[in-house]
Amino acid sequence: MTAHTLVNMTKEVGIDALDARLIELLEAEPRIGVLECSRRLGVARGTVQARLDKLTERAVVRDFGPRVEPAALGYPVTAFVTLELRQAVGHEHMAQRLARIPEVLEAHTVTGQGDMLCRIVARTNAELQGVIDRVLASEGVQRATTVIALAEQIPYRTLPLVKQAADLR
Amino acid sequence: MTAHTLVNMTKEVGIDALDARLIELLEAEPRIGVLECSRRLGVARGTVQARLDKLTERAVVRDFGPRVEPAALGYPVTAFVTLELRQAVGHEHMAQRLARIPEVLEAHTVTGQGDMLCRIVARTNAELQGVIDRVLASEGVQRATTVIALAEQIPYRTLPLVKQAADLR
DNA sequence: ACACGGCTGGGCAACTTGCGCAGATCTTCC
DNA sequence: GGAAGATCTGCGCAAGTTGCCCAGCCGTGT
Repeated sequence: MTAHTLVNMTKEVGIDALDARLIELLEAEPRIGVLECSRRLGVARGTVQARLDKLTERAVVRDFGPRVEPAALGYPVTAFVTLELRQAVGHEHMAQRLARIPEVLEAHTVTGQGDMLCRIVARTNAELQGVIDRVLASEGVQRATTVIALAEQIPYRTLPLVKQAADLR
Repeated sequence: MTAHTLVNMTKEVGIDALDARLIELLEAEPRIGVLECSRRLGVARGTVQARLDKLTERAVVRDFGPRVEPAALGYPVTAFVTLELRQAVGHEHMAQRLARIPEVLEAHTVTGQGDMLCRIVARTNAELQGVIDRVLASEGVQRATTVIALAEQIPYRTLPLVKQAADLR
């Protein structure tokens, strides 16, 4: 009991129901301000402000940046490319190379027979080939396997996770 | 108005340099308002307002929702799971099942020997197994291949793409 | 020459933010 | 039992911002 409390105090992790409701509200209507939030949630303004500060301090909420839709920018093709690297080439080095290609939106090192998995977008299937060629042009890529996303069945989301995390405490 | 004008009005695509600078600025400091943007960009307030409205109308910027960091919520394990489905099961149906699992953050239908690719998070590797079991419990999954993300070499980003899109016009 | 769309710069009322502060709970600790 | 500490509430105030309107300027295309 005491140890548990100590843990909670030193490294408070997780969120409560109010945090979750706040995140949900902001997710639904991002443009509303702190005051409006407090009204909708039925708590004082200062409380909302404090919760928001803590959530961002603890990096649960990274930021409120604009979410850009690549498709609307003219890049409707999404593909996931698995890269197998030559042993000699470090992952960091490869990541730096990939970072120079704007169409590479994301890259992870992964377990399995592949070494890296990246998300790539392109304007057309033909241009996708071009982008992949640019990736392959990087020294150190031994093999690349590409799967094209045909439909986005579940768009990226975190709300269900947030709610679950709130329930768990 | 001619056909050309009409096309421009109905389906204006692409962005210009000012749009890109605006997105970049908001990406860097999301909390600043329209007025502050106009000062930093050296344009009139109304211009910023108009640009922002158009960008959101055209869905280039979907919203300004809070970006939740699963790791900070207690879910530091990320995995990509490829699902092979039995023919009889529709993708839509499978997506609905997956949508009920909070740890499934994203799902796409894809080309290749797999049928669906999803992004899954978990609190530990052990729990990841549990989540995957829940996925497999869904009727219709014939086989699942999992790769675990060891490191996020390039975190999800769109800025380079935005800049490229602006240069292209 | 003219209409049109986009940008500017100004003004105004209404609202929101950031901040501080006192009081009310509630939990934890001694 | 009671004190310390954290959290939430409700209030007020000055300063800043928003939403909205308008008149004028300028380049493009008709």
